[in-house]
Amino acid sequence: MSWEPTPLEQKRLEKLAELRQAGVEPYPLRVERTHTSADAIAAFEAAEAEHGAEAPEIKATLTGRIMSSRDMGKTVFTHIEDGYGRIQLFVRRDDVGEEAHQIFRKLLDLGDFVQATGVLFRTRTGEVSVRVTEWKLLAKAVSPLPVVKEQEVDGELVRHNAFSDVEERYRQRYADLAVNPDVREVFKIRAKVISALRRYFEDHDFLEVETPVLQPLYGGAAARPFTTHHNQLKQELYLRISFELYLKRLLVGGIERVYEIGRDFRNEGVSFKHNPEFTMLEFYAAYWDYHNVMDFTEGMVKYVAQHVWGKSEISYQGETINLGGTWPRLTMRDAIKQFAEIDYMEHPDAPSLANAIREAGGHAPIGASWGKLIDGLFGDHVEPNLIQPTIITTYPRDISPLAKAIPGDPKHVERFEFFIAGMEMGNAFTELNDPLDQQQRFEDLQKLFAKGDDELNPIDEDYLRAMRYGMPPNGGFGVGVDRLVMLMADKATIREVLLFPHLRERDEG
RNA sequence: GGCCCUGUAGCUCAAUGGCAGAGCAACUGACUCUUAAUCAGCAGGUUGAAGGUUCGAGUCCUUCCAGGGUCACCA
Repeated sequence: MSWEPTPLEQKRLEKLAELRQAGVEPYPLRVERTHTSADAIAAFEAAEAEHGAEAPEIKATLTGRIMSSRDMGKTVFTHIEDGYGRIQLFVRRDDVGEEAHQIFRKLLDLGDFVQATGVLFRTRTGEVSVRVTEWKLLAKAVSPLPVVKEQEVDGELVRHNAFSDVEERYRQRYADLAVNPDVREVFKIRAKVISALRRYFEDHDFLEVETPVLQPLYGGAAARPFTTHHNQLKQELYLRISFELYLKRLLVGGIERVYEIGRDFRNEGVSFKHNPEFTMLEFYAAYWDYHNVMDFTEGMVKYVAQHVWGKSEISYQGETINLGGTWPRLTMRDAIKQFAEIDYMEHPDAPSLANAIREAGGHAPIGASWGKLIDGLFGDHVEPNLIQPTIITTYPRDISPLAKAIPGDPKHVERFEFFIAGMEMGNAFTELNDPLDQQQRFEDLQKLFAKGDDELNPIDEDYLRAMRYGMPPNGGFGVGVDRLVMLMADKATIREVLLFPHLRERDEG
């Protein structure tokens, strides 16, 4: 689809031509910025504090995007915004000259990038501003950005005509970011979360690695993969659904503590907490069991909160969430007893458990395994109630093929997940390192899944071969980084913490 | 995939089946300390798309497209 200028864009194209005619280059190559808006204001206030009215003049050249303009005729007040805030330009005809003043008034628009030079001063209403003597256009905006006006009422910032259509905001994230500063804040928080995670792992002697995104076999999670094709090799490839099997190969290779932050891809439904591609963090540590992993994970989330907010109490969707202290730990069995009033150990096989669930008025999908039914019970009755951080331990074996069994308990494995704000945040276990047991689990799983179930992972023979060389006992963990960011940024949907969330292609024909 | 809601000017939103409107932005002008600047004037539309019912459809019906919610699905 080619671009058809709207009437507003047509008008700006005319201005563009007029600017060139007047000898103004609308897209120059060089910029002469001396101060950011924040630096300029700070410098002015510092000088004022030290010397009062006798303060020496500060001349500055600033750059930014025109966000508002109040044209008084011979004087124009304009706010420009740069990456550090806003500052007001005071453009007076007597200061810039007749011609430059007319061009500024008539040929510039909201959204244009400009450079302005002048002495800093305070206006009568007290705002630090630039008394502009020279200005230069840096980039003409041809399309009008949504206009957002702000007003301060009793100290509260009220925004008018905000650009708020969710779909348009995601499809044109650049415009969203340009006019909604709070959106930029979300992605600063995201960056802080990720840098805190990296520092935490580095401080604990973990090695960061990168493993293949394109894989000949997929595994490590129950999910449908995206498939692709290598032309020259004539080979089917999958986009990874987890990092697990590659990272644990590295333990065989003698790397004791390893982690990866990267993208996973799952060809499944899209929801407020699912995007087809999402950021995952997985780590594995030799000689740890899942108790060590629990302690470490708790520490990790607290560390992140400290780095982002400087405290362990955060606000999420109106709830106060306290990440401090030791998080409650309870078994899945006890949690389900408490919230669903079913003791699944009294129903030790799938048919009887399915009956018990249906009798209690619950939903039990046909053909679900015992473990899947338990997981379903948990998801329906327990998970939404886990607002404060909670660790749930001791998972059914048949939904945990990579976790080590609990001695003397054939039904359960050493696995935990932790929950905050009713969301699963992470999944961990004492990793299975017995190659023969692992092979058996894979084979059991093949039988358990219905034929043709596309969540069934192919058996990764190379992974079994690696394990046969000897894998140290280890504990491992995976956390959905986007969900952690949702929590830290107080956002209710994953799309608000992804710069370019997946959207259906729009038919524009 | 099922059900519910939404789609109107660049943005935010109105309009009992009866002339498609407002505010902001734009445009013309006034104003040399404004800050949602103010004031006067002027323009801006294939109402998501295609069909249908009707004398008449933004509004009712059908299909489709997109988004949101919810349920199902989701180790």
